[in-house]
Amino acid sequence: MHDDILAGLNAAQREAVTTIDGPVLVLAGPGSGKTRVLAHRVAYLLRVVQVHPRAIMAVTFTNKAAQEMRDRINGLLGESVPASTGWRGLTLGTFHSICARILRQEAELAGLRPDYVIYDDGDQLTAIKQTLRELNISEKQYRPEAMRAAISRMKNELVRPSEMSVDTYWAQVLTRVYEYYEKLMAANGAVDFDDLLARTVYLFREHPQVLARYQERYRYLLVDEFQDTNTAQYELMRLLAAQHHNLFAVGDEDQSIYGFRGADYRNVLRFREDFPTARVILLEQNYRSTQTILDAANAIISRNRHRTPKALRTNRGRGPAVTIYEAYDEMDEATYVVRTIRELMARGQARPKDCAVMYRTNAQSRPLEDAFVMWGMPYRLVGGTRFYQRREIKDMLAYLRLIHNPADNFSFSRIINVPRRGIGEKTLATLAQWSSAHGVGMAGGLALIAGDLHSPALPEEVRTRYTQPPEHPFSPAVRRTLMEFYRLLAGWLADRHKLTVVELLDRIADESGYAVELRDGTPEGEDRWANVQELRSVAAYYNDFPPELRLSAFLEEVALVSDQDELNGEDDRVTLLTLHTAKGLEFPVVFIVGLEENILPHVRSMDDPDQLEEERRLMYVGVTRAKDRLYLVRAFRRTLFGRNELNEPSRFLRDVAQARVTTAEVLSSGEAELVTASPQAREGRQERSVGESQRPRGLATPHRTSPAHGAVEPPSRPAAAIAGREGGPAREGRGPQFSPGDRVDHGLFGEGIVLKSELTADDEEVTIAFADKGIKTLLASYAKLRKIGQEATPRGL
DNA sequence: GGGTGCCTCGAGGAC
DNA sequence: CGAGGCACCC
Repeated sequence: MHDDILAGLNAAQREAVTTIDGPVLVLAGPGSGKTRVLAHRVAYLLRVVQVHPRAIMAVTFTNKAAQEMRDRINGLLGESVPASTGWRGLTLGTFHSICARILRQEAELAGLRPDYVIYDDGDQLTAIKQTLRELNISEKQYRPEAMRAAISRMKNELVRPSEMSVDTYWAQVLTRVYEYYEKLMAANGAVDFDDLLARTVYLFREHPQVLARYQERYRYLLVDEFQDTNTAQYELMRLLAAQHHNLFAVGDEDQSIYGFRGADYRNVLRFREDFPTARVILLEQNYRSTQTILDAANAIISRNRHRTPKALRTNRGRGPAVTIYEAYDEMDEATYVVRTIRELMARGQARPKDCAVMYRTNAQSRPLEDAFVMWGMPYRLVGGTRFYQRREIKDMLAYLRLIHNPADNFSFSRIINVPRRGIGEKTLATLAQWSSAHGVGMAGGLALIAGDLHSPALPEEVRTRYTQPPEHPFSPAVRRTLMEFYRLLAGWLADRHKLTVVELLDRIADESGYAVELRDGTPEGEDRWANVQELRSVAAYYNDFPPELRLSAFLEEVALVSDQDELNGEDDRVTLLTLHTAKGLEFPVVFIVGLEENILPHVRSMDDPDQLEEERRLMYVGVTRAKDRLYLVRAFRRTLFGRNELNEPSRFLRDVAQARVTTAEVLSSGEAELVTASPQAREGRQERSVGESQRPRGLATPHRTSPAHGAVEPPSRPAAAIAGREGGPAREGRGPQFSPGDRVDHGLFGEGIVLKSELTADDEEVTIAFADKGIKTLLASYAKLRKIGQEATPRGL
């Protein structure tokens, strides 16, 4: 049995699995089997050390990672491990879900109502906007999103409003907003994501006896992706481990990519300081990628200054070269990806599910999706337009949240007029004020008006306060409208523990008239209704839960789970996902697209060296997802915000292009190129006519040989582009200067044949096949092109 | 009270 | 190009 669990592990992995007592820090390079180590360690603890499952807490960063670990442990133990963080079994989940459970359990000591609701970023933003409005602070001057981010940062750093430094005016405003926001959230019985972590830390700090209880229970702590912990998360684990010191942390500084939400890879160093006796284990053997891919990865990451150099090894051999493709625009980029996948499929080298396309921002998925649809290539999009962000889903959830926690005025306000009930802004404002003056939420206010003095919408202490309904300021007509809604709500409240979540959803959709309104006969309406039905099927999962728990468990899950695509991961489809989402996954074939300055690295990282290092790590994460084949793609021009932008090739492309293969046999043979440029296949059969024999090097060559690559590349700096426009094509009449088949001479590229020419708003873009430089797209106003003749019929046209 | 249309400004990543 | 905010109109 023992052997089952340790079979197939290398020495370092085995050490990591079997070092049971005391702190352990595992520094694990990509593909070195860290998830495997975590799963095996849990199995080992249960099976060999005979630890009770209740004594183990394993923390991951994503639900996906938690699910994968659960599956693996199941596989190892050959029996099913209880789902999620039930208190009868193993605690395995994300920081947020584990904290949510602890807070639910200890609500009173944590200063929360047990039916608290969790607000996501959007809800949080709504609350901040209301705060600004009520504090008379201009949204123009103090952007709600900036405020939200700042408050989030404070919470992650465990700084409370009273502890804020107010040395600038901005900080003073922030402090006021933060303070008020906290009060508002409390009044609504709501917490945000960051609260889940911070409040758990405060609970433990302020109630040592509670902490002691958890320390006693969780004798074995495991944390994945330790480099991505923020201060609150680190503190949480430090506190829990303070008694028994059995903290097992796995991480890789080079894969720290969540700095934006307060993660600090230096927590890895802090771990060594706080637990000086920690055993440090290095996992450097890579089981995933070819040497070529590791060399490319190393070419990226080795340029970071703040890191510990690592020696990643693989015995997978050299493998295919990295392919770089320079697309014309995002459509061409997408087409290239699909065509390449088709070719791989035709050659039997990959199936759709082997392939992943990764990008920096979710917005980049659009043209990719278009191309996949157009070519009939099956794909699945991970993340992005989140299911739970859809209007109809948020509406239905707002109903449920209000029923769960009638003090939640945000949910109340969201649905009071969905569908339209003719309750206006003024009425709502009056109701909000009047209710709050009576110490109740808006739903509670309706209960008071209705004379329903024992309504569950009223807080306990209010229920005994009145013997008759208090005076209210509403006209009979308005009162009637309000009461119509209240009757619905009261009905649901009365049955909320009797009904399953599914039944509740059905009743809401039906009785509120929302179903009718949604299904207005348009395809879009049916679409939205289908989404509601999908929510219903998620809810069905909770039918068997204890009645008083199922609504809260359901709401908690939907607040903390985001990508629900994971369930059908077995389909044979290409995966489209962001580089962030890609962490922890692997694919035989990986495309990284949008390799342009301002995209990757992202424009908002450009002026900060630390953030640039993080962009580099992000690229590193992407590259190291690939097992066999890696394609790096950039577009010459790209539509951003509805405008055409020309971005220079990403610096990361250059880094890879300049790298060399390091395997011994290659070094001796002199065939050390890591990269091959893809034939520029945009014009179909044209590709063979162009330099097949020469192995066009595309980007690699100009970058390497020409320091002033602006001169050989199409003009790509904004300044140059503007100059080009202003100096403009002085041609009147706007006919193209060049047409397919023209033979042209370019000072640096030599002779070529025009494949295509397109007039743009103020210039002409000419696509030319050069004899030995491959296909380039140039701006006529800028490139020094000279027509030298015409070829009768250009091949392929 | 509610709907329409214009305008402005804006999308980094995620529990 | 898109969403959201706001002014204006019914």
